[in-house]
Amino acid sequence: MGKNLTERAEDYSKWYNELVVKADLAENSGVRGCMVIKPYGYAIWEKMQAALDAMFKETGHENAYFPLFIPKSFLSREASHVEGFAKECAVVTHYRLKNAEDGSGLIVDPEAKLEEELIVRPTSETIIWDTYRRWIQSYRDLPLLINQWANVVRWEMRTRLFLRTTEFLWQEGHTAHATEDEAVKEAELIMNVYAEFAENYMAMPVIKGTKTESERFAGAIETYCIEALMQDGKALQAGTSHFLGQNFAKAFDVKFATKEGTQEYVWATSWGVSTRLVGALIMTHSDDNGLVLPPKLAPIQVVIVPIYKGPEQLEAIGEKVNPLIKELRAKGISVKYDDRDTHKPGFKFNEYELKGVPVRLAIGQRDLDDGTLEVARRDTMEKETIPMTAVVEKIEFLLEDIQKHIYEKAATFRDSHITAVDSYAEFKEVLENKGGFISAHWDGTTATEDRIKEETKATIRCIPIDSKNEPGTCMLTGKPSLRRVLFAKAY
RNA sequence: CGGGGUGUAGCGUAGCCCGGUAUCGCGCCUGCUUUGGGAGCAGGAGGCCGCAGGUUCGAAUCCUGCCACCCCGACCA
Repeated sequence: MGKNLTERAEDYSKWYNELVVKADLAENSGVRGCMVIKPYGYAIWEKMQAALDAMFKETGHENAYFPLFIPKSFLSREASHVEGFAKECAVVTHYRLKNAEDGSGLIVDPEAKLEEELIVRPTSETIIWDTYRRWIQSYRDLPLLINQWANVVRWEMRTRLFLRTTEFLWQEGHTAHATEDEAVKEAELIMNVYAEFAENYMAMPVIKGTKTESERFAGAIETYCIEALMQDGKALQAGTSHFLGQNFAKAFDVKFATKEGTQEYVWATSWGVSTRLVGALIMTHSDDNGLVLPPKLAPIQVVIVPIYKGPEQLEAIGEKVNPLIKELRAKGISVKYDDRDTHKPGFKFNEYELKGVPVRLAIGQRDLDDGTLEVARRDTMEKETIPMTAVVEKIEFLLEDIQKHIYEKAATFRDSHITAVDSYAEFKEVLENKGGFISAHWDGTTATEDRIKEETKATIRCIPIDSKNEPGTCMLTGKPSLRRVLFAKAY
């Protein structure tokens, strides 16, 4: 790319966009704030979906699908939900177009106005809970553990490729439980599933925690979250899981008969992660040479580049390489053999580095003569020549080692960017010059949180689950505090 | 939606102040030579200069309106 992009932290989004575009993952579609996800970017999302879906199923969840359109009245049922979502929504008001009489093209047919407007779902709690009313009668119907893979639309004023697009892909889980305790446990379970996915698959360390009142999901009693740190020192909310109490059950009148024969409202959770995770993946591991993908999510795990003069040499290489490809694929490793004659090896090397392919093999006449191969790993860019006979074992080792190594690298970076401060002056200084998470005492009030946000742009990312009680005083007001919370500037 | 900026070939750009139908690089096409880190040479194709009006003999350039994108806010997975 020719520029030392990571040094321009202040210009990070440009770096990000440059990487995204150059790595051929996505582009702006021309539809306000929407993106076209290109095949390679979508392949990463598919890998994520597969892994998450398996984890949901292991924990007893099933997939279902609910409508894209939500009658406007549904959204007004749950009061605090209205507050959060009544605004930035796409609204369908008509159902037909017609030719303009002056021949200027298609116009909306004013005769075809809908009696009740339809909202393009910004999230599906309302339509799902309207459905659950009919699905739940008895404690025998509980728990109801459902997930949906879908697209949603939020008409945000500001959009950013992958991180905040007008339309985005996600999964949203919606569960119903007989008891409060069980629902809370579900919300916590999912937070843990998300954290495990982030760390084991994305190689992205996260901090588990709960949100403060002002950062909580509209309609939730408690919002659990995983927070990640990007390389520019900004935090990114990577996933949320909400304990919704009985708010939606009451709003949509979802009651069940208990064993004792009484009628009670069910307890709810909802949770989701989105294509934002693809952005998180890029921003956690990429370097100036392009993407660095964790082997578990890389659409191509191993690429083989032949180096040859003439078709005879290529054929000889092919004979050597084909059994190897077969063997690797039998082990579930995705391999691409790039024998295109239209590009030179150096070009291919750069291309796959940009795409973040974890392991690259190069093989030429020299190797055929010596019975060797060149193996290169993307994360460290190290190359070595090894005997052909050792290559399968080497690849298996590398795929595991790269996964581990990029996680450790990200964890080291993250851990070195959690700074404990005890004064507001120090807080501002660290925020300005170092970035990252700042661990500080806070008096627990929204007023203080708001003032800090206004003055510094930093928000409370979460109250970490594993933080220990540590009495102290609020850095801003000096009022007592029971424990430290994590602040950061966030995307 | 407020503030700032930018729209010129697939991508990145010069030209704009001071009007005379467009510069350069990458990419693309053809041929030859090349192939162990983004190939070289030669030739070639590709543009309603974001859109719509206006001023003018003449507009990429000046004026008006609109649209899109980027950045900063508010909003947010």
